[in-house]
Amino acid sequence: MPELTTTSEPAFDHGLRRQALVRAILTDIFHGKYRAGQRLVTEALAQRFGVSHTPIREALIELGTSGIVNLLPNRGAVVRQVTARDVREVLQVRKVLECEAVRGAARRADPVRVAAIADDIRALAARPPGPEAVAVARDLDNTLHDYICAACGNSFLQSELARLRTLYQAFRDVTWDLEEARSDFHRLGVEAGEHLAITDALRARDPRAAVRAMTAHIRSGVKYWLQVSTNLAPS
Amino acid sequence: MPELTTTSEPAFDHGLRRQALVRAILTDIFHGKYRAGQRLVTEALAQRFGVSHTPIREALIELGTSGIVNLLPNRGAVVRQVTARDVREVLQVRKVLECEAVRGAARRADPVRVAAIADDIRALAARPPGPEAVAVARDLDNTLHDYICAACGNSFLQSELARLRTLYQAFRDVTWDLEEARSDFHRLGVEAGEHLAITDALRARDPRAAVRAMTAHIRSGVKYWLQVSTNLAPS
DNA sequence: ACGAGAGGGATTCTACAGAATCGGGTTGTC
DNA sequence: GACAACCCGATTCTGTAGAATCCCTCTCGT
Repeated sequence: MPELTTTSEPAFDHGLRRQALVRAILTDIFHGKYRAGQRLVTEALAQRFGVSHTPIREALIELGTSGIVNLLPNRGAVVRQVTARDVREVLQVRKVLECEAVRGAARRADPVRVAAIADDIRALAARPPGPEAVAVARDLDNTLHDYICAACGNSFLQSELARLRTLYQAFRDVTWDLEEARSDFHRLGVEAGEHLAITDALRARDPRAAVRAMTAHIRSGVKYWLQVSTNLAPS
Repeated sequence: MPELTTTSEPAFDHGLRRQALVRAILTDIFHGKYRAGQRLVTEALAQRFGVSHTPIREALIELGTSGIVNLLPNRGAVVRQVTARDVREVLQVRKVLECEAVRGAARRADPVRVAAIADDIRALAARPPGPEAVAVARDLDNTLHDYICAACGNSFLQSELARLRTLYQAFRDVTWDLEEARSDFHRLGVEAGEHLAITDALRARDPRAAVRAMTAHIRSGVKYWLQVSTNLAPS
């Protein structure tokens, strides 16, 4: 009898087994079940999930291509070490890509849509802080960045940012959960301000202001996340 | 008896078979052997390369995760439409990443190593043009970009650029092969000049000049590649 | 220290079974 | 007769299972 995962057991439908395994392994990694540097042995995973070694191997290849695990030839997969340095590095890459995206989006953005998002952000800021506000903020953050992504006019850039997002969103959710636990909601207001700076620039169709605002937003995020996440290995 | 690939048959070493297959299939796609929208049938590929369907399937998953082919559940892999627009998009992303890398490298580069590369570039420029010169130039291009990659101080950025490189190198090799066929080696001199501008900036540890030189280099590459490759679907 | 060898595990191959898709043909109804 | 629904079979993907082979690492004996 295979051990249950922390999440609900994924539906192992035919043709979707690999995808389900990717998600299951990913959540396990971010929940700390598999630690950095740990080897992911195909046979053990196969037993754990009650499947054969083939789809496990394929899921690991997919995770390897996305950079979540390291695939060493003839030595299998090991969970990537996620250090504070890694977070800085990923966010440095994300910064240049998001800036490029927002630069393109500033020339293409639909003012009506942007205004609607901005209204939502202002509505959020007027809300009493609390766990629900965090959830809404999370959604709004996704919405705004998704919209920029979609409006950047470069579908390859869009897909690259989507890939990075699986990484940084998992990280963000973890830190925001910590945040929630300590009932400190100051960050929400800061975020809202930064987001509004971006929407203002988009509505004004000012690429340079948009890049400036996005740079500030991500810089601020780096600083905050690194400060909150004391559970990460240093440097 | 498996048919020979257009390139030299890759070394299908144990543990590197998937990688070799990824490159081989990629090259074939860029050579037009597999056209956009065409289905890639695992069994056929297995026969063609003289391997079993297992590593083929894994290679297709890797290509799917990188976005070269579309993986439809239960319906296998189909070659993505690669248009001139796609090339522009990939190179736009590559541009911002390479610029970020060279900005970092300008603060870290080893003058001795850079000078050695610059000498090689000058030596190449003094050579008579010909197929061997193209091969050397290809190696030198790799060497310089690899060095910048390695010296950028961000290992995640380094791995991202490495991933992009499989894409654009396959594309570059194809266009250079076409070039070779028509015995037009003008591009080599232009490249050498652009490369020297980059090495000069690195030796002077001038990040802004380095970014300028890299931008010019990639812009020039985009223009050239798009002009040479008339076999790609437009826009 | 150093090399042979053992063992663990990755990688690949082979063979096969279940499932999804697609095309074509059949049947039933209007 | 026209047309839609249905069924069926071919093709191919997807996953299972076991075995063979290879690579890496670690240990043990010299």
